Amino acid sequence: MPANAQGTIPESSTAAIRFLAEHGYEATTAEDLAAAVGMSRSTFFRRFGSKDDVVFADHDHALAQLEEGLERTTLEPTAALVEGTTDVLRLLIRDPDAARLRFELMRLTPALRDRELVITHRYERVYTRYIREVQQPGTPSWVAPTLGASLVAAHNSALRSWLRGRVSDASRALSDDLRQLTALYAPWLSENDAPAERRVLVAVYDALGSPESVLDAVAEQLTR
Amino acid sequence: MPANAQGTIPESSTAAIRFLAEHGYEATTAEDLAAAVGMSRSTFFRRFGSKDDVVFADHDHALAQLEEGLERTTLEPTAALVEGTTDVLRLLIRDPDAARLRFELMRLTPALRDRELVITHRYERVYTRYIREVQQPGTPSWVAPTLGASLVAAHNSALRSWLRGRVSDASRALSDDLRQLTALYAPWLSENDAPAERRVLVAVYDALGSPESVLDAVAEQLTR
DNA sequence: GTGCATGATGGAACTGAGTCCCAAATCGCG
DNA sequence: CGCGATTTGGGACTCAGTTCCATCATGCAC
Repeated sequence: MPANAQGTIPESSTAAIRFLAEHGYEATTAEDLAAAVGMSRSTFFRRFGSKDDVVFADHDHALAQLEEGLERTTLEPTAALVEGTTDVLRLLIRDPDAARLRFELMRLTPALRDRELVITHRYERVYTRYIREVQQPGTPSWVAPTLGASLVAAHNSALRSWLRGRVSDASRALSDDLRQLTALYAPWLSENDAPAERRVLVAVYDALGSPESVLDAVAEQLTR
Repeated sequence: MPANAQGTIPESSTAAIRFLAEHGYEATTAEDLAAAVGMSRSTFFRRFGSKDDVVFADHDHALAQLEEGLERTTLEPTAALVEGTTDVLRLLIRDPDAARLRFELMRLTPALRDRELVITHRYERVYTRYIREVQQPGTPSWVAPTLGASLVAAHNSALRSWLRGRVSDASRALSDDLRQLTALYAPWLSENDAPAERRVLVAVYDALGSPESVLDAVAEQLTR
């Protein structure tokens, strides 16, 4: 919801990605790349640390935002996780052209795909830690790591769908998915499993009714 | 259940791990390591590909076993996943001393921890592909990747618990966890969840969602 | 303005991983 | 034993990443 973030990803980073996508990652030496973004080999390493890190520069922003968001949030745990994750996605595709370019670069470069796994694992750690903090007492120990991993996986899945053009509103699709996913874990994340704080809708209809008629009935129940 | 596997992990691999654990990963050059396992630098790279891959040599076995197990199994999908995953764990800790040694080495070596993420991601891919094959028609697209990631996470979590001495029977503990985890996904994995002549729709949503978002979700389910 | 401290830059030299290529050794087989 | 095929060892090479030092720009006191 904050969604502002003046987001000036050190624009040398996107320039670097563009150069790599055009000339090929393996074929580009660190010296070429440094020259392409207008600095010496020396300063390039000083600033970016390595040849691959330049590609994932804005993950640092997204990760920091997620961490802070989860720390400060006043939402219910499940809602906070949905919110935080879709915010990450929004940040990563805020500039669609840059996102597609990086995707194309990674599609062509196995070394970068591997590196991405390492980067995204940091999100998993953040999620898992947060879930451990907010989960109900007595929650089984497998819950936090599996949900943490699932959130990352759902995010990546939604991102790929969007990149392949299968959905137009990526963050909307993701938050739908995440709501379903986190619902699976609701018993361990929400204090009150009692019907008071959550509502359960059960609709039973025979196979002869049209989908429309069912929808009408459901709508009537929800909005009265 | 097969569980035999004469398991001669190229024993040069465990020798390499031992050497690395003793002398330190960074401090060991490829030449040292090659000499330690009794071959020239040249052949070392030919055989293992890289300095880190020697540490993860038996993951190849475990992965191949998992892939084959999932392909040939006659079990229900959930049972197959539980079984396959615990088999992987069993294989990896069959030699407890070697497992602990590798763990210690990785604890001390960030580069290897990163590398491990890449290796274990291959399991995730295998799981996800299998789940896509066996899932019920109409299963939402987020199910396979999240469950796949969860299986890996649960496995790793159980492995760590065992390494830290918190549980004695690791595979037993893991299969208990996995049964609970896969139970969450049962609706999409087992056929007999939907009565033939009538369909039952159950939507659970938290009080924070707007009526519209619920309606959307219901509509999506009905018209798929 | 001059002198001076500080921090960023460029450049050169170095280490070590991974690749390539060729020659020697080893193996399999008649 | 002989001979082709595969495997091994060794040396040369490329390039990422590190370290160290000289240079330069910046800012500040006087």
